[in-house]
Amino acid sequence: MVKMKPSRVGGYELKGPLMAQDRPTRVTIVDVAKHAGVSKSLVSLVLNDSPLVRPAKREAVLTAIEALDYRPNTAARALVEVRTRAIGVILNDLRNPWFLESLRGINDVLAENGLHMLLGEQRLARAGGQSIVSTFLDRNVDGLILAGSMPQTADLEDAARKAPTVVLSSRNFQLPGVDVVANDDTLGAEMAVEHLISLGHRRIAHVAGDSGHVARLREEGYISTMRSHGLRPVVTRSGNTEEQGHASALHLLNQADRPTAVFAVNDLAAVGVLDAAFDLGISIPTELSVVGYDNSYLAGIGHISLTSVDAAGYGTGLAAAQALVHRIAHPSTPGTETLLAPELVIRRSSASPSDGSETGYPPLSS
Amino acid sequence: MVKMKPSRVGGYELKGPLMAQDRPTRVTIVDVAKHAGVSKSLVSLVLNDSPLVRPAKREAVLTAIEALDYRPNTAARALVEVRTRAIGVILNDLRNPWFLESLRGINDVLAENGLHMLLGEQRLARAGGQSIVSTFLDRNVDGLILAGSMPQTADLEDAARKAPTVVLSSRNFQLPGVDVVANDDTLGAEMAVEHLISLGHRRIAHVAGDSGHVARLREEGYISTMRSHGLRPVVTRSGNTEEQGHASALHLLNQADRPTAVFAVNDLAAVGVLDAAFDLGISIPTELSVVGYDNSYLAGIGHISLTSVDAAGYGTGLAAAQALVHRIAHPSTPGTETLLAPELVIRRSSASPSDGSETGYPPLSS
DNA sequence: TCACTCATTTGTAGCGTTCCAAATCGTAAT
DNA sequence: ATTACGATTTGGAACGCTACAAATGAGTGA
Repeated sequence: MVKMKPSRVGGYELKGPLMAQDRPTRVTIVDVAKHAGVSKSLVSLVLNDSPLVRPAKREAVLTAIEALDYRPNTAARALVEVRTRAIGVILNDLRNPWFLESLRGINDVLAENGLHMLLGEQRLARAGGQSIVSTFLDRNVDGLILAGSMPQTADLEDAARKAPTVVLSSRNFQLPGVDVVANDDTLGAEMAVEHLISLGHRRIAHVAGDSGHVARLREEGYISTMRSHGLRPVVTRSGNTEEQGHASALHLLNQADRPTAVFAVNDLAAVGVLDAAFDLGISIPTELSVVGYDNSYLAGIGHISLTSVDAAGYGTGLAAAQALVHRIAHPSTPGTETLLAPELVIRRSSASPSDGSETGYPPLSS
Repeated sequence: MVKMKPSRVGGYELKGPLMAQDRPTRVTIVDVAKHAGVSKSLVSLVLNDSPLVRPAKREAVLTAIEALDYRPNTAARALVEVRTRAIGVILNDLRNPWFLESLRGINDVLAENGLHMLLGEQRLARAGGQSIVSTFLDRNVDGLILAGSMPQTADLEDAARKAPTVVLSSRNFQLPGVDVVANDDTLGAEMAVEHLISLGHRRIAHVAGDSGHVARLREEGYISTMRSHGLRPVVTRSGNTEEQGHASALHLLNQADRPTAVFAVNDLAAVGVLDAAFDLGISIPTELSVVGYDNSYLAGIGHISLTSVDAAGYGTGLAAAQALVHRIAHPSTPGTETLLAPELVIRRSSASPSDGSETGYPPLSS
């Protein structure tokens, strides 16, 4: 951990790893004004697209800007205006790449609105003194996007009060004036189960995750859908990894009255189920159908070809960023909750029980 | 595309989607000074850890800071100091998640040095007018990290001249005073081939990528290693996707004198090779060994268990960020090139030819 | 031609910090 | 006590830009 404070004052030694470099002196608004033969106020007006300036003058100023290759200084602007055109995006944990698609969505919307993205990680920040949120607030970010589940700490509550905030893919964060955008996990689970039921399955088991709000919602969706069809839910709780899915599935598939289909909490666990089926010589999808969740690129691999629920990551990112842009413009609107509908992507791992031919594909393994 | 210019001047209508919100007036350094009964200069000295201030006064100021919950205004600092403590990280394409590990490395180092990360995407920026690099320069970022291969445009050259710059995982970008940090693809390929040769393989083919510097380096590493062992290189050029790897492999494995091992340009292509082997009833690894590159999480899936070269993504990110921090402190050092050694991760997809038992694992498929 | 308007332009006052020269404070030596 | 001389403090000038009131310019009707 290195000192963060600025390192030079008066004439004493440098302390941090950073040191101002001597960039060439900047072209300022005054230089442009001089070059164009007008006042700096006029230049400012032109910069801000004011309709007040006469076309001739505007032209002169633009020419000068061009000639001098002038770029307005963001820091100076930020100082006098309230906003910085920077949005803080805080991810819960960079090690878990679920956020990738959402990040793309966020990035696209922010770029379109001339906003820059400051990226930070929640996990890290907690270790080193200052929380990342508060350093973002010090920077006067125009807004915050909190992505992924994170504990609702005082820091975050404070931040959400001070800056427009949107929460992405985490529904355990409840504060007034904060928008929540997420994938509808309950609906996704329902879609998966309905798909299996419509194929003719009746004994459908769920390999559940062990913790987290998301896992719980998917499980609830599974259970309620099963019940609404008069079917008995069978849940094996394991975890979100392949190994855990594998273990759960081994247990499940060794039972006398084994299920003809399995809905897994995510793709990784679903692949664990596929492995277990392979180990036991159970063929996919003729003897067992498997559906995952997330539609990760794993699911698309030909070798695996897993039917999976797409969590609409990109769309969620888009919606979250749009909600934030709207909230920045209208700060005092009440918080909303937006649930995006997931989409079922059907591949070769699911088919009617005891007949894999219906999908038009050959069975995946024998 | 929405107007990016500030939207209010004089009294006319708002135009952009953004509007200043009325935050409560900030606590400034003057408030602190007043509260502590000193001048604002003294407060500034305390903020900057000056050894000049007497302990008693320092204490008083710190108390006032605490009492008022004062946070220095970053914009004002940035205006008067040269630096902003923000680093621009530009990724070539967010859709291709190769950068994830590196991003973590970068983030860890930046956070440790009190620097913030501005994230941008090269691809997008080119579409909408202003290039992302130039908007980062307008923000006076203290440095730039260019991640992934991108065309060496005038924009980038200009940026690299104005701000300390480090290039990550792309070696086709050559400029004086720019550091390059990358994985040693040639060495990685060599390690893969050496591994196969040491297992006893002699007919080793390469499923190559179709474009990009990285693919070429891996191919070169493959060829030179084969030659140095007096073996004949066999290269099928396809692409970086699973489908393309699959097609290449089908062609390769249908030949009379088919290879006993394949080194693929990346994991995705390697999985395509596995699929092709499966299609042709060739068992892995007894009849064919396969080695990929990247050690993506795909490779670790039990179902796949692919021997793969780990590209040291996290380490590359760390090194790049460290190089940047160093370059910021010492702007005029000549550019360096750092190649990180990749690591071979051996799994079940590789074994001695015609004998899979040597790995201690049962054959993967029959 | 002379007010009188409305349309443009401009000067000046900040925004919150840092930085530096100048002022003030303490204290040891005379 | 005085003086001298470091040790501390402090006032005020930037930094580059926007905001606003005031100043100027250009028409227009009388």
